[in-house]
Amino acid sequence: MRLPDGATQTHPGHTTSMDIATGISEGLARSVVAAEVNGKVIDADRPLGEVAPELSKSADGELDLRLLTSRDSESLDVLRHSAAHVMARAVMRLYDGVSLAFGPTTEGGFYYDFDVNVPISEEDFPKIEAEMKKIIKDKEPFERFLLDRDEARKLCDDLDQDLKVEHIDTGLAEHATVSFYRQGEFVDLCRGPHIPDAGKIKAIKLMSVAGSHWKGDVKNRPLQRLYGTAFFDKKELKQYLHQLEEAKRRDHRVLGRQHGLFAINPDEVGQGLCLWLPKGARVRVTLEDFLRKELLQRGYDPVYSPHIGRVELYETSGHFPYYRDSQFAPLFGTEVGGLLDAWSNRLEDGSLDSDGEDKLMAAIEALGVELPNYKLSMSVEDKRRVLHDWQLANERYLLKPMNCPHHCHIFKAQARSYRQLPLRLFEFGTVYRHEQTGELNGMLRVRGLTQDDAHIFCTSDQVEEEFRATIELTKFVLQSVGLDDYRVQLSLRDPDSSKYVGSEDQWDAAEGALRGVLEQSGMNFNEEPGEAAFYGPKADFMVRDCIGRSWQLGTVQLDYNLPERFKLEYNGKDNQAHRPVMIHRAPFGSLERFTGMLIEHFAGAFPMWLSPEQVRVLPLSDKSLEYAVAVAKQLDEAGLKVTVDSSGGKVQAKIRNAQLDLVNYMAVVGPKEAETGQIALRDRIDGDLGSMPIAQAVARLTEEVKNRTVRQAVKVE
RNA sequence: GCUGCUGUAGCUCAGUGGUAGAGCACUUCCUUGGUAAGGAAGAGGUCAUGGGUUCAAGUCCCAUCAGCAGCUCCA
Repeated sequence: MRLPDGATQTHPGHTTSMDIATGISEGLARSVVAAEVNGKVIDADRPLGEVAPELSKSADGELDLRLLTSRDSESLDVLRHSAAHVMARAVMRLYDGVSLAFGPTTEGGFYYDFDVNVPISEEDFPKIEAEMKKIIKDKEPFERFLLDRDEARKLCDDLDQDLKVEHIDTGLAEHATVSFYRQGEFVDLCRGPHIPDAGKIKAIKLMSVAGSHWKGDVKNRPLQRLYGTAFFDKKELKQYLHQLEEAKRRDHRVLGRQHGLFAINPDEVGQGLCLWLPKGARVRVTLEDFLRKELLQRGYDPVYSPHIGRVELYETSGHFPYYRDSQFAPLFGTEVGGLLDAWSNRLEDGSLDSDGEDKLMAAIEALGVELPNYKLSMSVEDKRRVLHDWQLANERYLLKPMNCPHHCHIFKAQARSYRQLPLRLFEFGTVYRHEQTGELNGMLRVRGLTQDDAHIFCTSDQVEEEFRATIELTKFVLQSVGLDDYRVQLSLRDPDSSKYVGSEDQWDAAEGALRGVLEQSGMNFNEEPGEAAFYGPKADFMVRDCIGRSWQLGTVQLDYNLPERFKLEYNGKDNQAHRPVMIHRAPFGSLERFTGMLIEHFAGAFPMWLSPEQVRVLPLSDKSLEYAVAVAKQLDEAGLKVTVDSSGGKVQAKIRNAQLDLVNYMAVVGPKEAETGQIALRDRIDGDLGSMPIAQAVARLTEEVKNRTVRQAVKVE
């Protein structure tokens, strides 16, 4: 065995990690939660000789042992998995006829799926938690044992655990032996690892209950899923709950309504359709202006394209009908169009009988359309072709789900020479996607969204440089809004799959170039083999906000597919036609999502440069209103977003309202200021700054805007 | 789309089968003030929608729609 400090020890095969810990000190042994051997986390009380054959070998054949305590990040998962068992045990004690499904850990805790006859509600949580605490107090150990398949099957059958039996028969069909863990009367089929005994769990809480399905498939039997979380320390649980509260307090849907940023009216406007109210729109305009200016400086060409396009456009791109489920239904030039569309779909899924077919024939005839080539005796394929031919001849449009097909045609609209490459076309393009109802979420997931979309058409040789420039741009954008904690996820192809478009050489070169750029940039990035889209590798920016939540924002994607499908060509140095490579990129992602994220990140308190209301002038009384309006005019002329509070209340109330509205600065003006041409500036964060000449205040405020200063301090009671 | 929970004034929410409520916001009036809430009056409702049970339904039942949480999906 080799320990992290490099010391080596020799032990017989039955020695456990716990034995080694005891050998070092009693205190260490008490705090050991699990062990990591050659990178694999195992139970602390498993004999190392038994584990060794399952492990990957280290270079020199030694076993590298790390004893894990509550301080190691791997330990929390082990703890929570054990807590899931404790919860399952408690539920089985309290309810009859419980079938156990799976109980994994999640990012914030764990869950366990049960099949129970009675509905479990949050009101039942206290008694389940009480039972869990009893189990924890008993400090019983988790004991691992192995059974071969037949024995395991019989054990689960005896325990009336039919879901486990099914899992042994299907999911674990390849395994000759399977492991179980026993804790008192509770036995569960489980891969482990677990903590030595339940006493290590110092803090638990049940969080919620939700429905789920066996193996996540809606066709399977419904289950009840209990979510919980567990920690080594009550303080950590408290902290975690505080973070959840903090996230709730920052909910952009609540803040968006409170501060008049955006509105969604599902009943009268439509689900997932975001209305940008004036204040929210101001934030968006600032973001758009900022990015547009950057793009123009960085060699991009602005373009515009309409919101709809012929269905054939998306048939060429491959988006239709492949993604039909997440697109709005096509728009038809005639009433018959919709009928034929439904007809074709029913032919495809086989739900059209000859009776229905006759009725459809009669219906279109009544509408004055004839399909002389349509014969009842034809194959389904031929019938659909006839219908499709009719549709081709008659216009069908799609609300655009993506901008790229339009941009491909902008590329094609003119003859292209290698001298024009790279060609960078950008547009704040609004697209429509019929997201599933359950996915819609405020501004973060909507059905109509505007991408800060651009497509770069370039040669393979230019990919590396374009990628570098795009990464630089995205870094600059994130830094400008005060987001500096992020990493890049590089999605590469699965070497064992053949689903990919483009040659192997192209992929090798592109992946190498992307990796090289990321390495040179010194950025934090990780590679995800097999995660690439079929059409090319991609790099996604994963950004952490100020309370530690991770967001996927900007993206850069290489595409070998669309240039092929649209037969894009440029004339090379050799006077031959060549196919360009296409790069999709969006530093914001979508304006909706990005703004929603910013609202949460700043808890609604935007930094000066993004703020929809930078200054509010507060007249002491009506007597100073005239001066207040004059001050506002000067600030407005200096380019500041300014309003005047002309309500009748006292200045204290006006200040309170401005603070609650998260206005960056207040300018209090009374007779004294009017006389001397000054304003009394008050900072949202630091409070009263005293009186100063207007010019001085303007200089100070415009400087803060120009520098895009992000002052993180956010005080909201 | 699936499972569970929810739907009452612009917002946040009370409401026991028997006359529809509060706070904030809004309107008007009084107040004219110096760094986080001055006072008074008023207006505002098909209790999500459609059925059912009942002498009587915001309240109980069913369906639909929508929201929330989670699951599944995400070019």
